[in-house]
Amino acid sequence: MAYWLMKSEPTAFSIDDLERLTVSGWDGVRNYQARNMLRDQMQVGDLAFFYHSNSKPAGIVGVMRVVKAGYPDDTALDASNPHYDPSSTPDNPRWYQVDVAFVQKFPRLLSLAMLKQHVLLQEMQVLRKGNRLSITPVAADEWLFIQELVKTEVF
DNA sequence: GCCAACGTTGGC
DNA sequence: GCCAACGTTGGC
Repeated sequence: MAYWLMKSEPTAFSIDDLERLTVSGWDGVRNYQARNMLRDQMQVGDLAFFYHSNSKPAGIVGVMRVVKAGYPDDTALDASNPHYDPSSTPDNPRWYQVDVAFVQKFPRLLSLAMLKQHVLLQEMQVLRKGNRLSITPVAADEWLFIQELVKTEVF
């Protein structure tokens, strides 16, 4: 089982939206590195932090679980969808998605600035300068450390 | 709103 | 295959 961090702009899709829906497709990803993780690596049972990007402040807001492994993202085939990509076809889908289920919303957001203060999280991909990847792997020790932070509520 | 960082496109 | 130009992301 693996751990991930997945970004979404809360104005587009937030942790509250996921809580309300219980389960949702994680579609609209249009980056090849992220696509490869969706298609090849993410498995049912994997856990992921839900990260609110482009928000004030940006940070981790909860946890979700992968409930369906990678399959073609049909929003790429829909000309009326903002994520439409004419170069993707049913026979040769270019983009992939997974389905995720709501697990937990944290009592408070763990801000990017707060996370950066912890030595143990220095190597986290999402904290690196210039990082733009919307899906990144999270190491087991990073995952556990952040879960402890949530429990202590000293953030 | 600014802009640094990064990914993609396309001419050559 | 190179790389300049362009578009997007996302923190601040």
